[in-house]
Amino acid sequence: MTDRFDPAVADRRWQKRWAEARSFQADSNSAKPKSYVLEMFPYPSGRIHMGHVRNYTMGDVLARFRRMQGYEVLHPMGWDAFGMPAENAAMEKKVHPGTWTRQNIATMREQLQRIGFALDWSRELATCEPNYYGHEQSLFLDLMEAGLVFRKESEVNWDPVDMTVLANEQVIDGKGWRSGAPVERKKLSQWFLKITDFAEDLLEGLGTLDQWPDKVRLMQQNWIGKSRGLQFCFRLAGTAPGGACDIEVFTTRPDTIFGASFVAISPSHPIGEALAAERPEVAEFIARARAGGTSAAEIETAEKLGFDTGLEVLHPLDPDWRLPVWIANFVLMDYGTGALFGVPAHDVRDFEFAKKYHLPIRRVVADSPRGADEPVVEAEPGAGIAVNSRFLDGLASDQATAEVIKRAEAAGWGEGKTQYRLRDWGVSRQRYWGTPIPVVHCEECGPVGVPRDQLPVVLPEDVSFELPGNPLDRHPTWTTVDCPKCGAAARRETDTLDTFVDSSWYFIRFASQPDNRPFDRAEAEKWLPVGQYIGGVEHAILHLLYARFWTRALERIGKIGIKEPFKGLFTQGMVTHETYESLDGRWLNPDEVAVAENGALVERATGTAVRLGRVEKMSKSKKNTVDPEPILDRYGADAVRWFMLSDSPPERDLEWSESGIEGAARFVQRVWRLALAPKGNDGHDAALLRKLHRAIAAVGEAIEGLQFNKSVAALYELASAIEKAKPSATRDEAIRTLLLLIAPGAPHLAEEAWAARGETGMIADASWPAFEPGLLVDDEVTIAVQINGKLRDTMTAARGLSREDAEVLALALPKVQAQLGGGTPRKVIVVPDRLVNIVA
RNA sequence: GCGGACGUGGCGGAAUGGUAGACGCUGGAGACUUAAAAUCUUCUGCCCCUAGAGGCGUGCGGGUUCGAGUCCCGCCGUCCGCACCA
Repeated sequence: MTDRFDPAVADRRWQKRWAEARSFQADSNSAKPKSYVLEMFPYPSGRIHMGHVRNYTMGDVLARFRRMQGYEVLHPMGWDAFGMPAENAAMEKKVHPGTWTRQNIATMREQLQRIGFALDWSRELATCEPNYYGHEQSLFLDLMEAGLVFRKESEVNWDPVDMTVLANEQVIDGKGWRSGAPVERKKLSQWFLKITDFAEDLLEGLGTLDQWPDKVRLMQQNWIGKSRGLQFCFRLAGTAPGGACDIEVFTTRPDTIFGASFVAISPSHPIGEALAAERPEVAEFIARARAGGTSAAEIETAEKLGFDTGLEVLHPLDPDWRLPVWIANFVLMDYGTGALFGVPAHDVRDFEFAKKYHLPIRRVVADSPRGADEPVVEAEPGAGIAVNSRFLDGLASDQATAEVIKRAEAAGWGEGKTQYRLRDWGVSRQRYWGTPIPVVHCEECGPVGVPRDQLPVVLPEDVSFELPGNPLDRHPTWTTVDCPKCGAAARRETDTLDTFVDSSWYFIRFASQPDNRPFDRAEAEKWLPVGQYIGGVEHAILHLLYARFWTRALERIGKIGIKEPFKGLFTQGMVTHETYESLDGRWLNPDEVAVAENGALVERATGTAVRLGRVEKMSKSKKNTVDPEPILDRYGADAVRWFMLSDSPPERDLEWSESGIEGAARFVQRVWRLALAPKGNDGHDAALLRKLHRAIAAVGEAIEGLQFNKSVAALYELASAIEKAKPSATRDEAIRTLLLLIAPGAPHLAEEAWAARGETGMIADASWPAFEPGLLVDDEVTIAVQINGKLRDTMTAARGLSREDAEVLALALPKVQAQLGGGTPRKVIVVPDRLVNIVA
């Protein structure tokens, strides 16, 4: 035993002991209450970064805390192992994606183990292995049989040089991020999941997620984007009444129907395309309208373009009123019906369009019935009173809306409808490194699901990346199969699944992993839903929405009895660091920067000045990352863990700093010195005992609320109270309890100290201490004395002092007398044991 | 444009409407030491030649209250999400 805690020895020792004892293996058959703690599993990009360390430390503290509280805890880890970086590495480094990925997993697993996380490694999984994605294929077939999978033509970003599909983020200034070639829009037949079937349910379910951040719920709500309105038909002028619907539109503002001055259709609308076939000038306009990217920035600056088709439609409420039909670039084909009617006076976008093309702007909503003739200087999208609207005049906007819908439904030209912004989930990726979609295309039978007994459809590993495009497409044998239905020669589907599919059910597979099926329902339901899910807010929408959808889909087909996969969600902040920039604009690594004698920052190599940049999220491009590994070497796992928990509230960003990690390391040594204090003292220390019990309560409450910075502060207070206390039996007990309280955060230190103090068993198996409620308060209290709400003095008194006595004591204080100057107070307010406020 | 969050010392941050600044970092002074590291003690919001039984202080301006960092109204600023969604 030395007077310094040596993490280099202790960390390994206890990691080995926990592994040997299988301390963190979750027993599905345990009689204890269950607790499922999960952090978002990592993409195996190469090495663990500080963001992982922070995320997993938080989850680990909670998992260890729950275990000490007597729960059977499931705290697993795995790898979100499919995805593009592996293919990029394959092309750049000539290494197979599988090799690259599996090496990264091995490295990162070892790194995680060095930090001493209480993980059940027996349940580890990687989504790139057939024993995971094979089960995913079977679930895909289940959804297909249930009618939740369909094929649709859809536009993609196509890189003509790399011959590959690009995600929106890979299109930069309209060019492929790798090839630099202008990106084309190309229509491909792709696989979709019917998430829109669940739009209403996903929206309603948000109401039950009271342990989710409001922010995330709101983001999902906006993403689903429900709106109520009227869907109705315009008939083209010159066609017979009662015929088919010519142009169908959707509007959330039926009350403005008399303000319509044009109808606009999307460049992709069938009517436009039909016209284009006959009139070259239409085709030319459509081509121009479609050019330009789909990114937000481009759309923002895009000028509104319109083309008057010369066609006219009849106003549904006045057959003598004709509206021109325009093709407009701002009308989206995949929202609503791909067509709308424009009301320039009350829609910003329609206003801009009408100004440009000199279309009528007619006020139909005003603040009051008298405002009918007020000029419209800018779009007024708000609600009000209907004007210039015939039978609607005088009605409030919502009444007018209801009236128009009523009439439309009665007359049969339209109906009230709910629209969602949410689109169906396109899961096809023309990529190699992903789960093969288990389908065979047969000329006779169409797309046919691969029979269950032929699963998994294993991704072939004998592929090359020498040529551009998806290597699966040119595989000599893999694509050639017989149709499972008719036996004729057929071709295997070469699209793979979006990796978000892999992460949509991994938490179920963690809970139950039989060999012959994706999961056992009864076993999975013992653990699910996940009690606490922790991850970055960047997954607030897509991953969390897809997982909620997938769980609901499984529920609908009877595979599982829950709809919501994650009961509690916590989104932690990022780990940030200062950035450094050389005078010629290069980003510098922190270790390339030194502090000169005059205190200025200089570049180590050249001695030239360095500019201190903003504090930003650690990223390779800004070169402000700090690799956890050397830090672990230097300070040990517990100091790193402790720093991740202290300083910032978990939901906010944490700035990495040298002084911060050193402070944490100092605390580790402080606790160790306390642990070395001789035991077996006599005597009682009532004040310390109260502080101890207050700390037990405060730390427990803070961890429960995931406020780790507060639990750290409470432990610092306790440690310094113990340091200041004289030896006593109480102090011995306080030291023992301190070890229990730090055990979730600094487990190696806690174990080492536990053993050093001669305690039996591992602290990992110990129980969380209880506190005595009666000991949480002091006998003596400090009472604030205010005059007119301003603090003037304080006084010490026994707890439970009566109102009357408090008032008398306060009025007798010299400072109070001086302030009052002999006058009588008008009123005295007493909050027992807290304060006396004298109103003069 | 729409939606949301947040503004507290030199810094990160604490504060059921009741003593603002817990705890940590940084910095000052001191102790121990031949010296350094480590450790310990102590001070550390601002103002004032009046150092006090003093004044001012939680982005700014109002309001409610005996009492406001906290509640209400209006601004300003920063950050985040969505974005031609009919």
